[in-house]
Amino acid sequence: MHADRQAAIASVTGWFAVNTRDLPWRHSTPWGVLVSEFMLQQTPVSRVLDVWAYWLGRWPNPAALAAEPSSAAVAAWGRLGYPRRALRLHAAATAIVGEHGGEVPRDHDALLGLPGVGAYTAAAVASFAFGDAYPVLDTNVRRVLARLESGTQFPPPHPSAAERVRATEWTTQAGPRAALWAAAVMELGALVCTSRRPDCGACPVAESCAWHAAGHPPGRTRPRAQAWAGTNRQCRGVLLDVVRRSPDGVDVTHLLAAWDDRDQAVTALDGLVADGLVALDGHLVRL
DNA sequence: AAAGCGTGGAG
DNA sequence: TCTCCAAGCTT
Repeated sequence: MHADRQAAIASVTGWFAVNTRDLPWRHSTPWGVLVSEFMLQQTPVSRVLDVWAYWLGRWPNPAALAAEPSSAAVAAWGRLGYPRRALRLHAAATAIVGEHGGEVPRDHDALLGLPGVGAYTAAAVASFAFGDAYPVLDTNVRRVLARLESGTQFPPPHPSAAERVRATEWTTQAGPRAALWAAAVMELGALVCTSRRPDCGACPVAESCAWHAAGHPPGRTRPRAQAWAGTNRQCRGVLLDVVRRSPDGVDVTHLLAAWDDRDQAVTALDGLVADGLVALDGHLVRL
């Protein structure tokens, strides 16, 4: 086992050395890495690139962002999705200024304490921004390890304790190259060991992959995704998009008319206000 | 701890 | 067209 993993680490990091995407946050600051990690939560790289560049140009450090109202962050978030991430990133910047002297903390627990930073993001920043050894367990890594060691097409629906233990073992066994291993195995999942069409012919560890050896048995079909049409989520998205495109605010009545079910629109608007994504200013709604 | 939370591109 | 899913977090 131990030797197998050592060999796999060497193979994957070797593959990574010649297959590294030139992503801008990879030659940025810890702040740039933190911003990228927030934006990349459930959002593809291709959609993040331009927004990230704009953010880093406008707010090159946490203090610059913290100096502006959170509405500026929501506006600049554009259509990345999950706009509460913009609020949390703004709150994180504020906390970094208030509690960490304006510098993104290197300490893993301090990172975990920031708004919007969970197990993955804390490990990713510690690893990618500072080179420290933490198990970076994102959807890519989970899929790679599930195939490589469990022989299953997909990992369980949610990260399990067993997965965390296993990821930590890999990190430990990577030793001084833990951060390199983290980036490499994640990149392998993103580029080769993909969810839909894995390219096993290009995989540096296909020969030792349990799922490959078993002949690519299909995994359990996953539960159907939540229906979208008519959901509160969709309604929130429609309403927020109207507000976002109304720099001077939009009349409440006019805003609610953007959704045919008025009761649902009222509920959704209440939620947006409660979340702090929009503000009620008399009869006007604005960011 | 299960559910809620956006968006757009690929297959 | 429609389903899947993309560097998760919070309550």
